Amino acid sequence: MASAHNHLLHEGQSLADAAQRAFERAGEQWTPMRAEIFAALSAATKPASAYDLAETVSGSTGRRVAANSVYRILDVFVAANLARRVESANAYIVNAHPECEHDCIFLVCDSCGQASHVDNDELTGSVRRAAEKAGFTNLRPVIEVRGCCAQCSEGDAA
Amino acid sequence: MASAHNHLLHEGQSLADAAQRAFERAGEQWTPMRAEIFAALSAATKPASAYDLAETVSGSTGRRVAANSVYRILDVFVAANLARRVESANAYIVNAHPECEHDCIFLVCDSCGQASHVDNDELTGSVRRAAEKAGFTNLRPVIEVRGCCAQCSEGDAA
DNA sequence: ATCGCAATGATATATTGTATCTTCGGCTCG
DNA sequence: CGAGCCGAAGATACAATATATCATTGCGAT
Repeated sequence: MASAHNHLLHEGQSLADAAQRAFERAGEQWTPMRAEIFAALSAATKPASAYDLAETVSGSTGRRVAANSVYRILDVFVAANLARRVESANAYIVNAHPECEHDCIFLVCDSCGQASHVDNDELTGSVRRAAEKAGFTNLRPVIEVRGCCAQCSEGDAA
Repeated sequence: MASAHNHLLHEGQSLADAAQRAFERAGEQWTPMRAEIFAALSAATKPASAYDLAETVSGSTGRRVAANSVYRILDVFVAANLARRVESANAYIVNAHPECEHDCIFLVCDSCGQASHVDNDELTGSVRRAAEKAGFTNLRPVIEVRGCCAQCSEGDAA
């Protein structure tokens, strides 16, 4: 209901292609290392920490990739809207529609760790306005909800 | 506008008293150590990390207080609504009205680090409803806005 | 007394995040 | 072509944040 505009939701190669296009449009280089990290991030089933990604990419490339390299690249990804940081999980998640800017709402399951995201510009807009009214500028809203997802609730029902 | 109900906003000893009452009503013990940590947290001008508090309390008591003790106590404080964790800052902030439960919105300045909080139950209620609609339960909303506060914006105006 | 329990202490370690300096590879400019 | 520049990535060290485990203390109940 909330978000009525059409997103292009990408996955797999289509997502990587879209990401690369958006990334290069932002003036950044799509290097092999960056592609590897993006792939690892897209393949993750839940928010991944920089160290998770370092390990994954170390495995997939056979070469040791240090955490600081991953952090550097994640920073660029976040700046270019290819990825988001989930603050309450100290982890990162791929942005499945890198072509449009959004304030996202993340729902993060305390039990299984999976995160889903909700777009609701009306709601995030209200949060922005509240901050602006308080004199804040350069806003970066962090809107997340920790809780127990539907799947885990079922499973737990003893 | 938003929050029309009357808060009792406490500070100093009045806050400590209110906190102690709420804490004991929750079935917890108001020990000297907990009082020290609460005092340090109340005195802080910005969200304080567990390690900050450990150092402060070590200084004020003369005895070495380890981080894990602080974490334990902060966990109890958060559970009893005496304090909040600011996820995007990995830090804690005192709750100035421990007697009423709220989802808070924190505004955190990237420049000076200070945090203010906004109550807007309508807004936080919408976030809750969005999560519930997605099947989430046991909700714990994390609503924060990083940005540059009014004071810092002025100062920076070159 | 001593048992049980909650709070705290002590210690070790895991996880997350930065800083600094070096190396590599591609590019331009002369 | 070679010298110099520059962004990306590697290597290393370290800082900051968070948790795990076991020991100790103090206090109330039996």
